[in-house]
Amino acid sequence: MPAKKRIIIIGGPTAVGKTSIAIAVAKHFHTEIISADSRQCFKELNIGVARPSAEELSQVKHHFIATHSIHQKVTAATFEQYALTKSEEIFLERDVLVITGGTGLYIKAFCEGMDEIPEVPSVIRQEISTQYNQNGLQWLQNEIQKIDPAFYERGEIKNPHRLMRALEVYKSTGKSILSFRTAKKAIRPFEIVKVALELPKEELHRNIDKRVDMMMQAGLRDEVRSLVPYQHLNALQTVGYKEIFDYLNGETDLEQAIHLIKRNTRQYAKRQMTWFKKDPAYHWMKPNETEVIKHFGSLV
RNA sequence: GGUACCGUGGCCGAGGGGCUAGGCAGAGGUCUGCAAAACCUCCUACAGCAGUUCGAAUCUGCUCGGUACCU
Repeated sequence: MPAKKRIIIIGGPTAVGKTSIAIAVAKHFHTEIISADSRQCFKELNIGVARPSAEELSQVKHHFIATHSIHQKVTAATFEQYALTKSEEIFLERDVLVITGGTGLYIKAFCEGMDEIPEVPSVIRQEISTQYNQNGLQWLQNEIQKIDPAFYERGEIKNPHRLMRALEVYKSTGKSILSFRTAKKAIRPFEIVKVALELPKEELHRNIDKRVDMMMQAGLRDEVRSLVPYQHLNALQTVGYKEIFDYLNGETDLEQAIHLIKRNTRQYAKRQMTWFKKDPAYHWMKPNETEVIKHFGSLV
């Protein structure tokens, strides 16, 4: 009987040191890495999303890094499919696989699956977003209240994204989005072990500041400049890009932009912590290679 | 030295005798299809001292601090 297949998940906030730990762990188990990062998957984004260096990428095979374009639609479901397919492939030859990244929702989609909701035609999506831009939140709320009162009752009715999703699902299927939510966790044909990396807040903040300065030295400004024509794409609503766009558009000076990148990255890291803390399956550790390897090794 | 104006929470900023503006930052949180996004909750201040008043951050005086102009 073949050994039980195992997925090692390494989560944690940005700048905590996931990349190097994941590489060390993957090397130790002679396996590969799937990145669970909603921004590093774009080939056009490099410096600003702290993509692993060419040197790092050469040490261990990585997946979902620079595999997509900012012009494509990439969602949690995209990642789920991608990672499921990849892991099957990798498990043909390996017993262990490392997934690391800071996008909690993507990791959750992979581990627990997402309910099947039919694809929404882009015409419907566009129509809704146009209407929302013209008529505002009030309009969205009214529509939902009319069409899907059950969702209205329990939903976050001040969050336009949630409302638009509920509305587009209703308009394209004629059914409430709630009727698709089974809340059933997918059964995966492998074991999942989760570790989350953490550092004292002051230290994490120092890492963030240092890393932003390094990004600037590495030429972030030029990277962002080349993306100016696409600044409205969703993929570019990203810390490190938004702020430099503002600078390039003459709305702030460079010093201020850098300051804001640091601040917004701290806020982002905080939200990531909130997400990971919620899942009790995570075992929290310091980003120390030998400790983390020992932890996973002891689970065999 | 004189005259005038100003002093509101970590920062910005509105108000102006009784009704806790608001924003940012910060803290905590939400989350099944844009998630590095979006959204929610919390954070009761009016420079100091005296006075007027039933009641002062709001009015008066003094003190301190700042700004502008005059000498």
